[in-house]
Amino acid sequence: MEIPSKYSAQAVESKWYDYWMTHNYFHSTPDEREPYTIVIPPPNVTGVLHMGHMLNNTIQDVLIRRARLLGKNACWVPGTDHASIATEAKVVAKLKAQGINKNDLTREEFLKHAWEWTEEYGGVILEQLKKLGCSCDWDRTKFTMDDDMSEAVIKVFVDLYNKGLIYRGFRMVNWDPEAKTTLSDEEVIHIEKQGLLYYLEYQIEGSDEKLTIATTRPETIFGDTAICINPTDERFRHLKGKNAIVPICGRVIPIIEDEYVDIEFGTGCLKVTPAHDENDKVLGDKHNLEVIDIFNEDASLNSFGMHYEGQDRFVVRKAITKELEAAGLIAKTENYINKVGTSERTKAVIEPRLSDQWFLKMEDLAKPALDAVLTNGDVKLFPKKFENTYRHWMENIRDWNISRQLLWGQQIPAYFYGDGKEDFVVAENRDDALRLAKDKTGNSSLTAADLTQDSDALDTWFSSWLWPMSVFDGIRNPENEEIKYYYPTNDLVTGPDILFFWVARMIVAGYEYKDEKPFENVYLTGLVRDKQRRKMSKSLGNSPDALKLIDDYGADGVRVGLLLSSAAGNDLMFDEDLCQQGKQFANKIWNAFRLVQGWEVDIAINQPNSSKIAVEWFESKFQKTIAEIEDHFSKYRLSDALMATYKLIWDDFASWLLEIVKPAYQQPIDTKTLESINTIFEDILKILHPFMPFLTEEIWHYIKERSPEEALIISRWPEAQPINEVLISEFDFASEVISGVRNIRKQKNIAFKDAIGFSIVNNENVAPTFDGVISKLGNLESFNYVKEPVEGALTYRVKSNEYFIPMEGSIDVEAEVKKLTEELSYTEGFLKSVQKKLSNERFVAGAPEQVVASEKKKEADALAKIETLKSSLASLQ
RNA sequence: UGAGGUAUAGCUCAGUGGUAAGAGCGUCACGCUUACAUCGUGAAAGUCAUAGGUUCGAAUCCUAUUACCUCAACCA
Repeated sequence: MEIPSKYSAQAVESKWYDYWMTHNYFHSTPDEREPYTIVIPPPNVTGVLHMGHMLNNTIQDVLIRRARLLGKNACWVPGTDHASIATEAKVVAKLKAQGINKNDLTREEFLKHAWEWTEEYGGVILEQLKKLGCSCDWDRTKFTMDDDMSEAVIKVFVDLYNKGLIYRGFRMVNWDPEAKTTLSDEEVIHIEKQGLLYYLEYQIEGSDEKLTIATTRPETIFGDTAICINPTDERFRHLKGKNAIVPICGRVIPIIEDEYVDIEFGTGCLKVTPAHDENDKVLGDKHNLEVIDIFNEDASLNSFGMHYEGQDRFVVRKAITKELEAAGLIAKTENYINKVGTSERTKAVIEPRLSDQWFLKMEDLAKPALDAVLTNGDVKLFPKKFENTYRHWMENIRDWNISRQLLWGQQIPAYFYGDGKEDFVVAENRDDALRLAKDKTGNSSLTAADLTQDSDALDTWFSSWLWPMSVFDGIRNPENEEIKYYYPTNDLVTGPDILFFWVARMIVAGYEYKDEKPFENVYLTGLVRDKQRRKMSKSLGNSPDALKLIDDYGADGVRVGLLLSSAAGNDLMFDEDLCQQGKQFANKIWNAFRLVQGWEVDIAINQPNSSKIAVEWFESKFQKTIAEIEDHFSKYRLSDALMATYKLIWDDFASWLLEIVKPAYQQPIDTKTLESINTIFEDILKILHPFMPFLTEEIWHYIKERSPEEALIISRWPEAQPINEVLISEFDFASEVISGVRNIRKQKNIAFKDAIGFSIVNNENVAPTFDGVISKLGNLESFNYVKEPVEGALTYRVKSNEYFIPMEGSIDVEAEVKKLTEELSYTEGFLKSVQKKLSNERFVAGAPEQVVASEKKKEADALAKIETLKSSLASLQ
């Protein structure tokens, strides 16, 4: 069979993905096996794959594939999120490009466009996940706006409303004037901006006195309804009970007192604008102030803005500054840096705004979710450090504003039958609503046409918080077989940036609706950054094209590259070179396979002892390593698990084992060794499969013809066997001996093909187990045990054993003496420090026995080595 | 401002009070030895941020300082 010398990922990867799909290996149905379930963090339906997706989906796939190999019923549920504001913004932009204004469309028309868009672009990202090798159960693909998913959302809304947890409130919310919707606190990003602090002068009513007030927002003076001073502030005591006059509009407003005002800041007095500032709203409520909203919904000024009506807030800020300046009402301006809230999606500066919104009471709901993570450990966060952040957020949780002034999303199931604030009912459908409305009003002549559904949609997260339940239809049919089997799920893999948006809320919903956690472990990946530690973002253009990476390095290579750089929970500095390393690793394994594949068997040959012992050694080493890998997985240290696998394959398998058993050029190999090597190779493919699924499946089928039932993806993880530790430590010693030979060859430029003589003074009484191996890898022509140092030879030592390689011609005695002297002085220094410890009575008395014993052993070893070195020196001189 | 985190080789990071501190990558030297130059062999490279303290013993625990990161609140 002709096998190409370079591994080519492209052809291989699509072939095996198709094969897996054809044979339905990803599909899961409940059975008697233990389930292992992951629900995907649903990406935005119209999104494209970026590095963050690549990372966390690679991790999920590793976990799922490993669970499958461990014999569990592995189920990975994929899907997408409707991402209300992001998607709506895209649709609006697209319509705008076609000359269509969203406001000219009816709800139905707009939604039609949105669905068209979703159908056109939706799912692109899922196709990209397939390229990465993700073994999701595609038959279960869900979308947060699927009919059944929406039904669950509405059912939950109605239920929470009936429990008195959802209420309608006139509240200060974060208003995005561009998207014309509210945002949750979490969707607001505070950005430091250079602004100005303006010192405005307010006339005191009935006096010539002027009061100077500092503000960053002079355009909001139209909404001023009071001036506030601190009651303890001597400077303003005389103003108590007086009124001030707002510049330009001339409105008379009271001067009030409140401890809230910071005497030190600005001028020590504050203008109060209850409609446009959260803190001012609090003050306003406390002092019964008038509330004047001066903005339209696009943050242009309304009629309260007088001659600025219709102009944008930032335009007005400049203009009004000029007007005030001209009137001599600005005392001064100062540079001032403050953090301005901006919309995560549209980047628009957020305007605090009072409006009627729907809220979910969080305090009581949060309790079980808080306990689950912090008290009883039902849900474990990896890494643990996020627990503190979680606690802080959950303990200070605020009511959740769940309404959005958007069309794309589940429409709030509240039906108004009148104009009053309380003239509504909440129901799952219009018929129920009508019944309720009739009951509530006592008006039996109401008709469906009299009901108007609230036009707002629900926050996207109000559907995704149900995700682990609703994908199994657990809300609508709480007793169905699937939810009972798959819930709670096992692992959730996501970024720490949505710990509160999503993770915490899923835990809340889980306890409220299933009285149980939604998942056992939460693995929080780091953010993907570039080499300069900058976040990857479109605007910086520092995010590599995910699909191009896969083209260049193969999905296996990219997976390895991502995982190698991702210690759990730390941000990862993504470096394309790591994908290169992944690709090289694939090539290495490929060539190891080519080597083994090319061996001819001769049944007449007996297995050489060196091969026999090397195979035994590797089997133990393999067992030891998979135990380590197991441990890494249990701590979600995937990069360590991968690195252990990497070293096992590259160093132990390829560099040691294969080199030891490799027959001479064009010579055949014995049957026994080849069989062992093939078995070992298969075991290696199994443990590597979760990381590099394509390459491993390819080689698996090259090794021998296999039926679909024998595919690697559904094979079984190697079983644990006893570990021979003695063999492992003997090998470690032997490898040092081999290194010594190589070193001397290197120093003296002796080519490997020239066999050399070799003698050993075995002070350590090392067993001869690996002598054959040393001979082979050192290309030794002889292997002599001697009692006395060999003259005319180069030497090196391992512990107190001394090795001699006879040289033709003269030995550089001076260099040998120098080398020995250096080694001697190092060892003596080491001995001294050990003896210092041992002569310390408090150490011997206080340290555990084991530690003292190990120090004594060190002392004995050092003494023996010094003995050897001294006798060598003596023989040279 | 508050809370949390981090500081170990050129880079990215392990290191669980007890080895004169480890890995991968990179660097340097030598080598195309017939699976692989996407390779092999070897080497160099650290004041464990700084200053104190606890301990027989500290990279590890404590305190302070400095620098950086994340999250929250931001003050007109």
